[in-house]
Amino acid sequence: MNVIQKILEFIQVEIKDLISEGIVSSSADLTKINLDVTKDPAHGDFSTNAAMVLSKFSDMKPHDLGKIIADRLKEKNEFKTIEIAGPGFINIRLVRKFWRSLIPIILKSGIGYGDSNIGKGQLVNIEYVSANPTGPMHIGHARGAVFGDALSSLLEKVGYKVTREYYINDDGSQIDVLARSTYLRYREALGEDIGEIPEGLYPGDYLKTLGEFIKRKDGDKWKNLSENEWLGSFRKLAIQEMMALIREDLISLGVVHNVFVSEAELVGKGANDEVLKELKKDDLIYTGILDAPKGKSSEGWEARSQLLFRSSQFGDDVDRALKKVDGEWTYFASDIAYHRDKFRRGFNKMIDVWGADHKGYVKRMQSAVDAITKGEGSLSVSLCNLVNLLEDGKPSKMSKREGSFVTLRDVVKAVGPDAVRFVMLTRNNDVPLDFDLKIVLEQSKDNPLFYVQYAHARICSLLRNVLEIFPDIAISDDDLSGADLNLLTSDSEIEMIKELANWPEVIKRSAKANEPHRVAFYLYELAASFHSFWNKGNSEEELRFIIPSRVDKTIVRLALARSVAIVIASGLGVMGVKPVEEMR
RNA sequence: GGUCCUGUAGCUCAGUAGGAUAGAGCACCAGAUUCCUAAUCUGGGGGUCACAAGUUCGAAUCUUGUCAGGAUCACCA
Repeated sequence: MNVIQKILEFIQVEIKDLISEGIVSSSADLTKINLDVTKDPAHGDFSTNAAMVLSKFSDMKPHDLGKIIADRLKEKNEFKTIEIAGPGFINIRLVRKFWRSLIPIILKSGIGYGDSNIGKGQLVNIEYVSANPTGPMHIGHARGAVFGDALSSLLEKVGYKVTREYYINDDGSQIDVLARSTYLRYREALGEDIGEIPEGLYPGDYLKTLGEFIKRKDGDKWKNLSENEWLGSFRKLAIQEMMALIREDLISLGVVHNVFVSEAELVGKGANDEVLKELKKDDLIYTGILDAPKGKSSEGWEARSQLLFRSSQFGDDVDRALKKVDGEWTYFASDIAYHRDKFRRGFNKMIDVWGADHKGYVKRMQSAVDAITKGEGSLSVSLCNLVNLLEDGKPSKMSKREGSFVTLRDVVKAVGPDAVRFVMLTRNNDVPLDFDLKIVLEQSKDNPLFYVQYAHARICSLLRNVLEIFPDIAISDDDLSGADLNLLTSDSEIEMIKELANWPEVIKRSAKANEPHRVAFYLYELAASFHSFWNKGNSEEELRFIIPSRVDKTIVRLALARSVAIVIASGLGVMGVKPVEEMR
């Protein structure tokens, strides 16, 4: 149940009446009417701006119009008080019974509480990570991985049918570089002194292992052959091995994709040629020369005749090249073919998760999707910004081109997958993120993961401890949902429930904005409220969860506590973090 | 030069389908432990929401301009 939806419906019914009675003009813009959860308890539980919005479409002042709406809403017995305040807000306070009734609903829904169906089962393809198969993942890749995974869960929760996809860029020239780097390590394994790894090749130690592996497998079979004799085999083998590394890294984070698509395979199947043909038919392709980019970076620019796609017809700044001067496909060409492939697999809704350095690429890709789907497909791109890995405030550099970079594996080993996942979601994906290895391991409220987990663990400990005082009570969620809710009378209890009532709305808004980090902030606040409530028991024994003299009160408090735990678990589930039962 | 992002408390940041007195954590100050994990909690000070106009009942939020910081910009991926 979504409380906000329900009340909004009540209001909408009244508004329709006002319109049909001619009090409000039928041209009224109803989309501007909202129902907000109030920040100030003096304003009730919810407030709506309906009267202020509608007064423009009627002869009445906001206050008078508000009074009419309020009077009619008063008929409903869900409402305790309805007041007009300020410039014309209608402040609504619900009867406590209404709030209390949420508890059994949460207990019965379990972590499915908050789910909705705004996606209506629509297929969504979310492509994320897509790290080039040239080495193990580093911490920056992890952000995309965690973000994409959480976004997927989020959209699933609101009723989309999500496919989690990984695009393997295994066709470009960087794979040649990888193969050459591997060949060098192979020769090293054979005992040759290779000296410094030349500029432009991958220096990472992980290729040593591969070189040695090839030596064990093939001996010196490749040693005296020319590059074009070994290149193909080394490419294939290297990609295979690098993807194995990456998959291991993903598994260590708990990130699982449903589909892996190989660029090389798509190109091999002629997907690029097909796209070309299709675009040609629509007259969206021509051979031409692009202008030099304006500004500073035009040094060294030379005019080039290339095969171009008319992306500027679809909102891009300039047309974009599909083939390089040497006749090879550009990455863009393959990417168009890939997105066409997604569309043909039934995905009208596509989301790509990229590094923020690819920002300049968004428009052209969206133009291409527009063109190849004739406007039926939509692509939205979420960009993940840099991760600054810190160690007690000191930056630790990571770069894929350098020999020693901080691998995801090292970080996961140091702090665990849950910490990585949670921290990655504590910032909007669009802005840089500091990831401090020290803070992440701290057992204090500096560490938001700890703080949230601690709340969950406290609730679990309640359920363990209560049996020592009341050995005979039944405390499954099902049992607790039968608790006597009338015993929830304090303001702080009702406030707690209101926060839980907000969860479905948080989920919905996060999903609409493609912003899973909002879940993390909500959980932090929910945990804060819980800790605060918990500590009230220090000064007022009446407010403890376990009250030895009152089994009935104890049970209803446990029901409340469990509801909080369920929502925490539900939120952590979106983030892919396992809720803990105790802090050890 | 184009495109885009960012600018909110001393620090790190929340807060966009416009809402009432702009929030949280850290740091600082003052408190709470016969008690379910004090690993926590309570209270306090701290603001020109970069600046300026505009839109309107109402702007941190929308529009335009300015300033500052950053990213990116033909064939790489």
